[in-house]
Amino acid sequence: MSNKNVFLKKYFLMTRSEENYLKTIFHLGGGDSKSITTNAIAEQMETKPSSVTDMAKKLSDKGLVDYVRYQGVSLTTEGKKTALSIIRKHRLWEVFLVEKLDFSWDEVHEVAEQLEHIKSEKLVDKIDELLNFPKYDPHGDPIPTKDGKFQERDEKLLSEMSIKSIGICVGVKDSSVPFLKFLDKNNIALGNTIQVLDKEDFDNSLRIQMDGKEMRISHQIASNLYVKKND
Amino acid sequence: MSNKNVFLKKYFLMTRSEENYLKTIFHLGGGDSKSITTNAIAEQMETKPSSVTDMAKKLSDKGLVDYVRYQGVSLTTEGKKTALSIIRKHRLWEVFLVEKLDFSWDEVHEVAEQLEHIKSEKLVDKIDELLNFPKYDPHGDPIPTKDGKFQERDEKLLSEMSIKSIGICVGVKDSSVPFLKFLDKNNIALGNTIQVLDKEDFDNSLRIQMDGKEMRISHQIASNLYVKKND
DNA sequence: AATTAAATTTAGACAAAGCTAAAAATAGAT
DNA sequence: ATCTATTTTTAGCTTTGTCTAAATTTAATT
Ligand SMILES: [Mn+2]
Ligand SMILES: [Mn+2]
Ligand SMILES: [Mn+2]
Ligand SMILES: [Mn+2]
Repeated sequence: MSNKNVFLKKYFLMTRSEENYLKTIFHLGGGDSKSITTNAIAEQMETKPSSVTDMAKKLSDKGLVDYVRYQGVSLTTEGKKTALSIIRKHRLWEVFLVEKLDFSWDEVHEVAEQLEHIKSEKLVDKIDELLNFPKYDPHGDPIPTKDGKFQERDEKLLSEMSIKSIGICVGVKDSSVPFLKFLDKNNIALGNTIQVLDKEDFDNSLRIQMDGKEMRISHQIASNLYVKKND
Repeated sequence: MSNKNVFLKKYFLMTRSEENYLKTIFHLGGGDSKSITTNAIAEQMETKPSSVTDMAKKLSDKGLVDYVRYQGVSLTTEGKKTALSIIRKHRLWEVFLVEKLDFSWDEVHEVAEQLEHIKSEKLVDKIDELLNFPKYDPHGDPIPTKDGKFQERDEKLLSEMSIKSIGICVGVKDSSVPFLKFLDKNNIALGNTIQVLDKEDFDNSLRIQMDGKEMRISHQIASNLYVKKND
């Protein structure tokens, strides 16, 4: 096989399933050369550990993961690069759906799961350009650049903010449909200014002021909202 | 299996391969209850007749084609509806790529082949709306409506136009990359006004006037350009 | 009507991606 | 250090979609 075909193999002949495994391994922390267990991957992907083992071998053969029997997998440099390019596509498509097609933030993930597998570098780049090179997706997750770098941000969980401190709501940790719908219903949106007024010791709930209005928020909610502290 | 799941099966559980077969059968004329042969489908899809036979059985079981052994297949009403919805998506995505992302008309087909399989009714409808409900794709092919109707148009091949008659170039019959690039190079584009000045008996070439400029065009070219006659 | 060429189907195999059940390895608890 | 409980892998089977080679049917020609 020629050198060019090795290139083609890696970049164009990745199956949808292989791409999904790489993405999951990355999300479970396998990008930092941490070993991710078969079971953890299986649980996350709602599949069986035996299936994960098979795929681990396949990805290892392709040089995308380091796999040690009974120990787990971690991404190689190539694997991490591939995972990041899929995550980049996923998040760009989510922005596109919200910004250009008026999808709500709880509708985009499912469609992006499909769109992230479309193979066309030009398409991604043009979508990126059309959206004016966004840095974050609709859930506040950073969009990797073409060369796989993240925009870092000084954010912390609302539940970890000190009393009286003020910040801007910049992301959600849990981006499940029910949580997102709950936030909509309570007018909690990214970009809103939040001040912690008071903490209730009993149940760790917070009294906050958001865009002028005062409200009470459970610990459950507060520990799933990212806030950027004002300078 | 519940009634609802039967619905789901037909509309959401179509595989990419099944969709491609339906589309091909439609393009070969199987939408007009004409029987399409195994060989014709195999040739068009660059696959083997035996593979087509297998798929014919599967699609027949699903009620999407009528299949008679040794005779060929034709689309059922359901099959035609499904084929048209995929063709609709394909052509809408092509318009999107050209209109919104500055793709050229020879770059869009390959990407649309992938995008046409994305499953989200809302996505198609929103793209349609974003594009202002286009009637034709970048190659002049009509875009089926949501309920599977085509916009008819009184068009004929340039090669069949009578001398002196005037029309507007509205479509290409051959939409291969080389032909489209040739047209670009010679400034022949959809929307241009064309008058047939003269026909050469020897090789059936035409002398035409296009947007003011005079040029000579081979029969090969003229028989792959659709023209709408002025009223 | 019989023969032959071409088209089509069948049979059997393979790769990808999944599953279940059984075997093997690891890690935790005595 | 040994024994379990848990995790992980292996072996073997399934489905989808493809292929090749062999068998069968149809269609064309004498
Ligand atoms: Mn998502
Ligand atoms: Mn997201
Ligand atoms: Mn096309
Ligand atoms: Mn087209």
